[in-house]
Amino acid sequence: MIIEQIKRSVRESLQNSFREMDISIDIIRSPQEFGDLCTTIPFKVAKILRKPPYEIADKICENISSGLFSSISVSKPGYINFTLSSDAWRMFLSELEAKGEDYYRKESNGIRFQVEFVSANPTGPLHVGNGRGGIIGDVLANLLSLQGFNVEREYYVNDAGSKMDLFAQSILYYYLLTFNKESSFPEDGYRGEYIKDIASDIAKSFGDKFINMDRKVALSEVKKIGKEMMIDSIKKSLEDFGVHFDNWFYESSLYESGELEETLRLFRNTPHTYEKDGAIWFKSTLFSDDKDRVLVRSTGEPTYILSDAAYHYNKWKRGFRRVVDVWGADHFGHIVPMKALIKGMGIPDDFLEIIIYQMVHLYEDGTEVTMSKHTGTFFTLEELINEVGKDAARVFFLLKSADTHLNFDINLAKSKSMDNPIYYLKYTYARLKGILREGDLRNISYSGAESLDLSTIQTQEERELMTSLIFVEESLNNAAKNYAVHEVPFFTIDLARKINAFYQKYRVLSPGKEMQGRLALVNASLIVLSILFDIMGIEKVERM
RNA sequence: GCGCCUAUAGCUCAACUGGAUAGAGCGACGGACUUCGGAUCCGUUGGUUGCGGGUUCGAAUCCUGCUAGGCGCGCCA
Repeated sequence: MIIEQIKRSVRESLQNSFREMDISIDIIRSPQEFGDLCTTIPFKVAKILRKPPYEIADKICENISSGLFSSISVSKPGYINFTLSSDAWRMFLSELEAKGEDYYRKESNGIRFQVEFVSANPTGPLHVGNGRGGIIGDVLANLLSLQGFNVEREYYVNDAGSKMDLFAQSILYYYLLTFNKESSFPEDGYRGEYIKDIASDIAKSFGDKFINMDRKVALSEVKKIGKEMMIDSIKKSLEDFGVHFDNWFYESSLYESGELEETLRLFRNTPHTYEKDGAIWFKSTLFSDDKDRVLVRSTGEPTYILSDAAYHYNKWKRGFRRVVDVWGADHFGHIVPMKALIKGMGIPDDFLEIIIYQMVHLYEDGTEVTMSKHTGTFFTLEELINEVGKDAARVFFLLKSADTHLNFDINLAKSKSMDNPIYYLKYTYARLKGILREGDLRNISYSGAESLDLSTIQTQEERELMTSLIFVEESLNNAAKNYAVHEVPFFTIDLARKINAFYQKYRVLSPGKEMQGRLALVNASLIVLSILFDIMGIEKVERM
């Protein structure tokens, strides 16, 4: 790929000028008057050598010999500016045309990489907050996959803890109520409408069979049925949202397989556990936690700390060497304990990375609505998708960086007048397709980059478009490196803007020497847009 | 009290992780097609980057002291 080649060329000349300098090369876009691209490498070298950046830039430039650039210059404090040559353009276009949709896909690095996300308890339907986690994980997995990782997406189903018991008790309460039997409602139980729906569904399908049953047995049955229904609903929402998982991992399977005990033994064999007040503790303070954590309660019940340890140990055993967990900010407090567990098990530090996304706040009629499964007040992901459509919903979440708080206005979402650039993107793609359709009617076709006269591409709009297309490679690198999925729609919109500026000003299908060059730009834009749409998981339309 | 996130144009958000004159959309105002899709394009307007210090060639970004909001700090997950 072209940016990769540019970096290699800069690196070579850097090391020719300054032996032993091994720093990663940055390539950024230049302001218009300074060419197409530039690097700030001289500043980095200047810091190390304590010499003026301008001198260093000059020295590096002396050693750059590359057909990729038609001109190289040094400006002000020490930038090196590059103007791309027509050879560079041709290389880019040829490779893009040859590889098509696979252009940005790097060779496999053999590393198994797991992205775990959403992982909401199956005690209720997904809400809009889960949608945020869903989009972050989904797009991140797409980005990492292009970077050459062998990526798997996983949903961890927390179906073993006390929340599930509470869930079952809540359902049973409403179930009994449908038969006019009063029972005590569990403390902090779930009161959402969906609980009542499940209860009445069970009453319809199973009749009164749970009324006289032993309460323990009834609860376990009801839990199983309710869980299935909830997971079905979650799966459907995710499917409607275009989010796909390779694997659904059940917490309960850790109990059944004996891995929970295995993990406990693992800890007991280290000096990092002790017993106190009848409970088994993990000395996580040894690993920079501020308090120790309970692995097994005094009742003998394991805590989620132990099952999370077992779960991550399982990931390690399955052969993943890099794992990203995507969590909502309400789980922030669990990061330090989780990392302590990893260290405590002797797994390398860089195994686990945790991405936190900030809370989604719901507003309706100008006031904040608290989202809670316990009180049953929330706006579901399903509702959002139904109101605004899958693609608009995806882009809506995608546009905010994970660490900003997201204010979600229900009225705005329902009005469908959401300020959403999804239509701009789709329109851009469709109108380019329109050119090709029209070209077919007029028997005009693009002849390919090899035989192209690139000297006809001269105007500012065309040049900027070409550079934008070329720079997408580096934008994808940065987004993947930073785990910053929100960058994708931003630079895609930026690209679309360049396309539209070009489209508006020049006729592509007007016979003349410029025509093939412009067709090359249209063709390349379509390929790149298509790839970016796929990464974001939004549909391409030929007509709107 | 401690930890993390946030504070940038009237509003919603960016800023390639320390890079060039802080940018987009929406809003407001003014322009552009007899043509391949006007769901478009071009221009104007709009800023003490929450406040005060510091670090250096260079700070929205880093260090420090504040202010305001959010989240977390269980033998809950």
